Formats: sequence, C-alpha cells, structure tokens
Amino acid sequence: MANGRVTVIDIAKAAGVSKSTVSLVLQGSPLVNEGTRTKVNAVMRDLGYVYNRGAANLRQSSAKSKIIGVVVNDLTNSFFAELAVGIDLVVQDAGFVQFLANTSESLDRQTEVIASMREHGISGLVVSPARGSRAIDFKALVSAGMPVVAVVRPVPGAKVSSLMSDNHTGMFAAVEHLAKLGHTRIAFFGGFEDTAIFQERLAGYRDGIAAAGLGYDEGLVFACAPSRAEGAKAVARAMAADDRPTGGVCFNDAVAFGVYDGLRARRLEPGVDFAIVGFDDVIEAGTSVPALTTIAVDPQGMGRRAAQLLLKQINAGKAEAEAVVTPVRLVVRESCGVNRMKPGRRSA
Amino acid sequence: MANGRVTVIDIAKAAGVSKSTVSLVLQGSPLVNEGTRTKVNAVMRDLGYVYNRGAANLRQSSAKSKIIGVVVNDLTNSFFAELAVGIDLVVQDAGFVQFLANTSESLDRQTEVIASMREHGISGLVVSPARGSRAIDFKALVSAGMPVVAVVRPVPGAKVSSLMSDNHTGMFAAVEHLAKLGHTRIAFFGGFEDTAIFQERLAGYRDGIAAAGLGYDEGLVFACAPSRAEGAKAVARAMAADDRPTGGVCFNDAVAFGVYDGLRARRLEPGVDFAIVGFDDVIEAGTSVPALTTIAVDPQGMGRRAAQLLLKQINAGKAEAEAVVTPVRLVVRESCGVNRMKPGRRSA
DNA sequence: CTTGCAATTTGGATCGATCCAAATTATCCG
DNA sequence: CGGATAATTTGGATCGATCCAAATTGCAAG
Repeated sequence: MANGRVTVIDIAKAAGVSKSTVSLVLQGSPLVNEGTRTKVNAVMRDLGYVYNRGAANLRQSSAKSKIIGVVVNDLTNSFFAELAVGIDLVVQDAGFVQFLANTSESLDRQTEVIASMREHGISGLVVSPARGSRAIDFKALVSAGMPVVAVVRPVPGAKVSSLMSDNHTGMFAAVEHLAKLGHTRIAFFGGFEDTAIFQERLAGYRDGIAAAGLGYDEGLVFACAPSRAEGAKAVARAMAADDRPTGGVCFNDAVAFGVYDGLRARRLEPGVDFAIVGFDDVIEAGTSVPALTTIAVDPQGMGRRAAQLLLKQINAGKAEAEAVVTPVRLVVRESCGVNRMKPGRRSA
Repeated sequence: MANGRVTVIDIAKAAGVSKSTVSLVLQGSPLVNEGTRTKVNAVMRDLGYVYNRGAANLRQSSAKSKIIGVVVNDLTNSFFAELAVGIDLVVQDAGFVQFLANTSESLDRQTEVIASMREHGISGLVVSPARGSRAIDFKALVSAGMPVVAVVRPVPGAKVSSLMSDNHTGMFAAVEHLAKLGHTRIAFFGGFEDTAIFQERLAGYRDGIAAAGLGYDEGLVFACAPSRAEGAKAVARAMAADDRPTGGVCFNDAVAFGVYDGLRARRLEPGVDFAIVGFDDVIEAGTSVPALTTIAVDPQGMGRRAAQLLLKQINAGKAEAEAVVTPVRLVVRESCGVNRMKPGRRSA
C-alpha cells in the first residue's frame, strides 16, 4: 500500500495470513479453508486489490498469460471487423484479452506488431496475413512453439494451423445457380490474381462452368482490386466487349456492389438486366436494392472457430498444425431476378 | 537458455559482460560504450532473444507498460472500426500495442474487460462507452490515476477526458443546407432519444430550423434505432402522415440508407423526390447511388486524435481531464438533388 | 493423552528485467 | 607519472506473484 499499489503482501498482512495463502486463494485452490478464503476475499475487496498478471506470468509459461494476439490485414473492411468480433467473443468468454493490430496490408507493420506482441507474452496468435506474407514471417513464432492460426488467407509453406472458407465450392455453387437460371455467358469480376484465394475461387468458377456444360472463356474473367470502385470499372469493361455476359459472379460483395454501380451508370438495372452473385454476405447484402444473392461466409462464425481452434491448441500445450475448411452456402435473394418470398421468412 | 527462453543473463554470459550492461543496452542508454553495445546487440540477434516486457514492467510504473486499452461499443459498425484503426495507427507508431475489446453495448462486458485490462497493466484507456455507462463505471480507473479518454459518447459526471464530434454544429449545417434549397418541412430521422448524442443533434436540428425561420414541429422527429432497417421504417411513418416532409436529416448514414430503401419501397427516388442528409460520412456514402450528402465526421481522424490525447496524458504522468470537440463539415453530394461535378474532382 | 494422517498454512527461492550505489577502467593534464 | 575526472561496468536488491518442500494445525482412533 506504500506507493498506492496493493499487493498480496498487503492483503496477507490485513487478513492475518501469509502471502502464500493469499496466492492460493487467488488461484482458487481447494487446499485453502473456506473461512480463510472468505476473509481474504473480503480484504481484497476492501483494499481495492488489482491482480498483477505481469508478475504472475513471470513464474508461469506464456501459455497462461491470458493474452492472444489478433493481426488483421484490413480492419476497415467489415468482413474483418466481423471476424475480429467473433474472435473477441470467444476469447473474452475464456477470460483472455486480445491484442488487436491492423496491418493495412503492410508486411513491415505485420512483422513489427507480431514482434511487439511476442514481447508482451501472448499465448497464441490469430492472423489474417497481409498480402505477400511468407512462411518465414512466422518462422520465429512457430519454432518457439507458439500456436498460430491463419485465417481467411493461407500462408504457403508455413507450419501453422489454418481456417479457410470453402472458396472452391462456394464459387462453384454461384456459377451453378446462374447456369440453372439459363445464363450461358457468365463473367467473373474482381480479385487480385496473385492471391491464393483468387485462384481457389477462379478454379471453382472454371469447374462450375465446365460442370454446366459451358465453355471456359478467359475473356470473361475481369480481375481487379476487390473494391466497390474497381468493381464498377470492371463491369464497364465487360459491357464494352462484343459478346457481353448476361450475368456474373464476383470476388466479393464489395465488387458486386460496384457492379451495381457500373450497371446503373449504363442505365442497366441489376437483377433485371444482369444477374449478379456476390461472395461473403456482408450485412448490406440483405438490405441493398436489389438484395444481393451471394455466398455466405459468416466471418463472425469464422472468427469464433478460429479462436476456438487457437484456444484448444493453447490448452493442449502443443501446437499441432491443422487445416480447417469452413462451409459456405448460397443465399438466394433478388440480384439474379426477383424471387418473391413470403415477408418475414429469411432465405435459406 | 535452459528451458528454451533466452534471458538477459544468457546474453550477458555470451557477450562477456554483466546483465546490468545488457539492460542498459536494451534501454538504449548513452552510458554504454559503442563497441559493447554492438557486441551485445549481435549476441541478442544470434541467440534469438525476446524482450520480456512483463518482467520489465514489474520494476516500472504502469505508464511504461506500452499497452493501451481500447473499448468499443460496436465494432461491427464501420464507424467504430475506423475509429479503432485511427487509434491503432497512432499507438503503433508510439511503440504501444492495444488491447481491443468489443462490448456490444453490454455494460457487464464493459466492466469485465476494463477490469481485465487493468490486471494486464494498461497505461491508459480509450473508450467509446456502452449505452448507459455511468461515471461510477470508470471511478476505479480515474482514482487510480489512469488516463482515460471517452470518445464519441460522453459519460456524464465522469472526470475523464473526452473527444466528441461537433454534433450541434453539424446538424445545424445539415438543416441550413436543406433550407437553402427551399425545403420548409424537414424531418429528423433516427437515434435513441435517451442518448446525449441524440439530444445534441436534435438541438442542432431545432436551432437550424429556427435560424431558417421555420417552425419547429415535434411531429417531424422520427426517433428509432440508428440502423438501416429502422431508418426505412421511420421514413415510412413519415410519408404516411398528412403533411409530409420534403426532405430530412438523419441521425447517421445507416439511417439515411434506410431512408433510401424506404423511399424506394414507395416508388420515390431519393435525391429527386426527397432530399436526404446523413451524418458520419461512412465510406459507402461516396459510392452509393445517389451519393449521400452528409456531415463528415472522419472517425479515423477522431481515433488518431483520441490516441494522441491519451498518449500526451500518459507521458505527462498526470491525467488532467480535458474536453475536445472535433469539427465536422458538410459534404454535398447528390442526395438533395443532383449537383454535377467534374468527374475526378472530389467534393470538398 | 498420545500417535497418525489429513487438512492447512507458510517461509524462502524464483521468474526476468531494472535501479542504484559503488567499483572499475580510461583519459586528461600539470 | 600521479591524481583527478570522466566514462563504463557491475553486483546485489527489488518489483509482485507462484511454487515447493517443510511446518503447523486439526481430528479421530487407540
């Protein structure tokens, strides 16, 4: 109490026991007598004691720091914000707190924050890697035995666990949906070609095209930054061509909304003159006009699962890398032609 | 090195100096000889040394923990995600890391995470308080001398610093804009009536109405949850009335987009049949159709300023509560009637 | 009223870095 | 070269909790 900070020793003195006993109470040990426990707890409350985890961690393995790191490539993207919220939910319930850092796709930033988190003694890390991340960026962590879960994007070659959405199946289903509606010229909009996700989704698109008995046409693939503004430009390019598509699948919902914009700029009405399927199912997908048919990924659910996977590894003590693929599902709304539903019923 | 963890003592041994010297190197002290410093640094690199801040903090004041806490009421709202990003930017540059927790407006969660952060030794806290937060919720922190900055929402009676946007002036400007365009029946949509922000914005609306020489009509105020879905319902109520408004200001952009939806449901075109002004200037405001005229708040900028304010107080050592109001500005786009601009030029 | 055994409690030693006073080494100058 | 001064370096002591072996207490049986 001397300098304002209350320690176990102050509690011990005030409660008439030893600091060891106070420590046992703090840990909820069954060894301590019920009466003693009650008194110690009362004294702690009276003196306004604040547990000092830093001091405790000094004697314990870092697995007990009750801190996990979360590194995200773009928190301004609501997909990743949802992901972070999902993680937060689970870790809070487990009594952990999270260091959350945003890298804005900067590898340097990513390296810095991971180093900083290590210094602070995180028990594990969930990371949505910045573009261009390499296995070596996580080498130090892995060889120190720290559990690491990569989400959304894979890190080729790294011995870390991963949690990815089923990009191939999702895009396959999107194409299948358009093909069933009778579309024969289906475009693919958006995404950076040098990313693994793009390749997975493109492969799903190709396989979907093939499964529908249509011919794959490279000229119908319009890659671009996965943003709304670029999506609008991409569809403009598509519609300027000779043999126009009549519908398209998009790398993500942001691109899909950009396609809306681009169509309207040409006086075409999305969902009427052109069929669109998104990917992600962000919140706005359900409220936009027309409501967007899309592949639902449930980022918050992914966040929860990633956190659970990480906590499992932390508790197990050993970081056995495992790869999990989370299912996605097609949510049919109105952007491929209005399909009226009873109000109040959600689309499956 | 015994159990895998490298400590200052291992470094000292390997470099042939004392642990004190290693410590001085770690702190970048000018007392240590340049040659020694180089050698020690080299050894640290070779052995893969990881600084243990927990141990260091034990001997230092909590102001040097290099951790700040960030508590946000709703991270799924992109406004707050941007805010968090702004904070992150500044604290990362200052060599801090942030604990980021989402409360989902739950006071219990808020209390829990703040307690947890305290145990982990944060140097200060930026909080966007959950609805219904009271001064007592921050009492313990404040009396422990911890710097606290409340952002976006005030905490009545709490002796904490605050950083608020200029809600009154913003809404005043919004009303003024509509009045200048000739609107005489201007509605107010959205927001919870029991919040301080709602009251501030409503006051700005009233004063704007008065300044324009129009009469205040309580029947034109349509409070509701500040969400897109509720905004749509609110405008439906407004248009069902006898003496309809011809334009409206919205509690935030989400409500404004809801108003778009509600108008379209009645076959009215926003920006043509009805003028709308939002509040916040979220990213979608610039890309929606029609582009939304709104009051720009710049949440990322607020985050940066909040972080700077907090860091200033942490470095000063004493938490002198101060209140900062950040300016807002009207961004005119197309939702109050199209005003064409040269393409490529951004609206001011 | 012992003895034996289980239930509680306790005093160092310890984790990894910092701090401080004191020791050591280097440098300078008459 | 000696003594003073400046530049470096260093050995405990310390932060606040945990761990462990050892001590103490409680209680029932003999």
